This record gives sequence, structure tokens and C-alpha cells, in this order.
Amino acid sequence: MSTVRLSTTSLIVLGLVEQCEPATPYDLKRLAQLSVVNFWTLPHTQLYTECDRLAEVGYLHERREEHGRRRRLFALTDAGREALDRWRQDPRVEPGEVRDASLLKLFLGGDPGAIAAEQLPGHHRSLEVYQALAGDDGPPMADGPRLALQAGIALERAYVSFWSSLLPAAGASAVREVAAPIGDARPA
Amino acid sequence: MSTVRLSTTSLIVLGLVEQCEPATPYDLKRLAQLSVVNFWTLPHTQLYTECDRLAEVGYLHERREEHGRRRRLFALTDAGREALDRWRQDPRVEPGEVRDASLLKLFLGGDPGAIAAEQLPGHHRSLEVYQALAGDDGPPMADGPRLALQAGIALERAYVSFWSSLLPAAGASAVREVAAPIGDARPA
DNA sequence: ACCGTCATGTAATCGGTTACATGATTCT
DNA sequence: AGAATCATGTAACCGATTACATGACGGT
Repeated sequence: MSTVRLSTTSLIVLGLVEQCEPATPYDLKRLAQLSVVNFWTLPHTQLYTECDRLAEVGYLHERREEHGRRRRLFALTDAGREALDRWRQDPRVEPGEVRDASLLKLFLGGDPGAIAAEQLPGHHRSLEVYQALAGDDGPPMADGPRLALQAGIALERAYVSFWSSLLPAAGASAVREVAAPIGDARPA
Repeated sequence: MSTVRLSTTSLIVLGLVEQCEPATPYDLKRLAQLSVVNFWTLPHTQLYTECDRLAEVGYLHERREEHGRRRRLFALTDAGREALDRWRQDPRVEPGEVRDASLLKLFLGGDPGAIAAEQLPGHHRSLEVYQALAGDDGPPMADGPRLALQAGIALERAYVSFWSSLLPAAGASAVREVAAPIGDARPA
């Protein structure tokens, strides 16, 4: 059995459903935004289509609300829970990549100081957020999320340290104010 | 102008072509394998299709070998060089993500010790390779690749340190010691 | 001459992203 | 009541991965 291919997105959905079943895709979206999105983003549309897929292959059970919005509620089936556990218990993982566009730009000849000045605030902010979450005043967390958070802290520290070393060694802080929308190449 | 959408893959191709034009897609594949693949992999088929795309929008010039294999040779056009420079000179970059499947598995409840044992050798090996490349006996490198390599070293160090801390230790409660593996104490 | 691996591509599929659309709530 | 935002989804497109396929070259 187990002839069904599961993408990483599939496992995310199964894992999120496990934590709050029965859940609508929108519930998953909110839950993802609180947690996994910190190191793995996915657009909300994926959650809808992925829930459909997983229901089709029998890993999720779909049910409609009876009144009001008649939203779709998904819960793990036994097969789904088994698939999730199988994946979770197998320590093998396809090797990761860094895949950071700023490093690519650096690699291909971009200006190190300018890129560093652009990158640093975001990593610094992430680091602070993670440290606040991990602090004693933050919410209590399960082992998995807590350890993943430690990894995030370690990586953000490395980023902050690296980009800091590339900063143009001007006086105090010209680092401030580097916020601008990034995506729009739209013609006006 | 600049109405053409360029994916990251596009920029990789433009950047690689710049370094060894005129180049066949296969040349690009080899060059990528020596360099950029360390933090951004792409299958060789992408190089073929991306060269086609870029030729269609006028950023690459295509020419056929006259004899023998009649392979296709690509070179940057003026427009292509300009597009590459424009991208390179713009320090803004869409924010990156970690997107490491092993962290996801950890997050969703996988066994920390087992995952760590699986992850550690690869990161350790990468770290050694990078350090060898960066050493004095390694090949001389341009600034971009050299700095990207420094980033790779910093990140791999963080990974090695993190996963090491999760390794099933001889002592019982090693999981307690996870916080702050880098050596820096948390601010109050 | 044969076999294996490198070199060089084409084509189909599929997951992910983008664009669009509309019904509920909340705020003023 | 109207505006704004949240909630909930559908559909098209496109880039990326996978599968397949074949020609050249080197070794035995």
C-alpha cells in the first residue's frame, strides 16, 4: 500500500489538521500563520486544494457544517493518521537547500554592503520575535515547535552575524529605514 | 519597459551565461554544479527551457555550431546584460525562508535524536567542503562567490551546532541544554 | 564491437502561484 | 447604511519536476 505520493505540503496539512481537527481550511491557514509559516510559507489556496486532494485519496474525511456557512470540516482518517505517523517516524528527509535569493544576488556580484543593509533588519527582527516566543513569558510549547524555534534562533543568529560583517563600516547606524515594497514591477 | 518577468531561475541563467559566454545549456549545467548548486539546485532541464525563454524575450542570443553536434550557443544580448545589471544593482530581494524539511519534521513531532543523527553528517560534510574551498589552498575566487561561501560556512556551522545539541547523548536529559548553542547569552 | 557513462535534449505532468470573486462581520 | 476588512473559495496559468529518448565518446 502507501502508493500515494505525499508532498511536503501534504504533510503540513496532515500535521496541522492533527492539531486542531476538525478544521476548515481557514482554520489551518490561521494555525499555519501562527507557527509553521516562520520557516515554510504557503498560500492559503494551497490549503484548500490540498485538503481536497487528501480527501480524495482517503487521508482526510470531509463533512459539511449543517447550518450557517456550511463550511467544510476536515478530520484525519485512520489512513491519514497512519500516513502522518509513518512519515514522522522515518528520520530520513530529502536534503535541504539554503535557497536564499539574497545570497544568490551576493554570489552573482551584487553590492555586499547594500544587500547586507537590506537583509539585516529582517533577520534581526525575526531573531527578536523568536527569542521572545522562546522566553519564559511566551506561551508554553510542545517539544517539536520549541526545538524548531531553537533552530530558527540559531540560524537567524548566523544570518545576523554574517550580514553584520558585510555592513559598510560607516559610523553608527545608516542601517535604519530600509522598508520598501518588493514585488511590484507593475506598469503604472 | 522591463515588462518581462524574470524568475530567480532566469537570473541564475543570465548570471551563469555572463561568466562563460558563449555557452551551451550543458556548459551552464557544469558551471552551476561547481558553484551555485551548493545553495540553489536546479535540474538540467530547466537550463534548456530557460535559455529558450530568455532567447524569446531577447535577453539571450542563440547561435548554432556549424559543425559536429550543432549545439546551441547562447550569449547575452545588450538587453540581457542590462536586465542582469538592473537586478544586481537593486539590493531589494524578496525575503527568504528556511524551508528545511527536517525542521518541519522536527516541528511536527518527529524524533529529535533520530533526525539529528540523520542530518548531522551531511551538514558536517558540507561545512568541511566549504572550509576547504575557502582555504588558501583552494582556487582563487571572485568576491561574490567567496562571500556566499562565507555565508554557507556560517549557516552550516549553525546547523552542525544545532543538530549536535539534539543528538541522543549518553547523559539522559540532553534536550534541556538546547538553548543558546552558539555561546551567546540571551538578553534580558 | 560492445558497453557504460556523459551529453543533450523533448514532452507530459503536476504542484504552486496569481488572479479573481463573493458572502460575512465589524466599524463608523 | 456604507465601507472596510475578514473569510472562503474557484480557476487559469506557468514554472518546475519527472520521465523518456537518443547521440557521442572512452575504455576493454
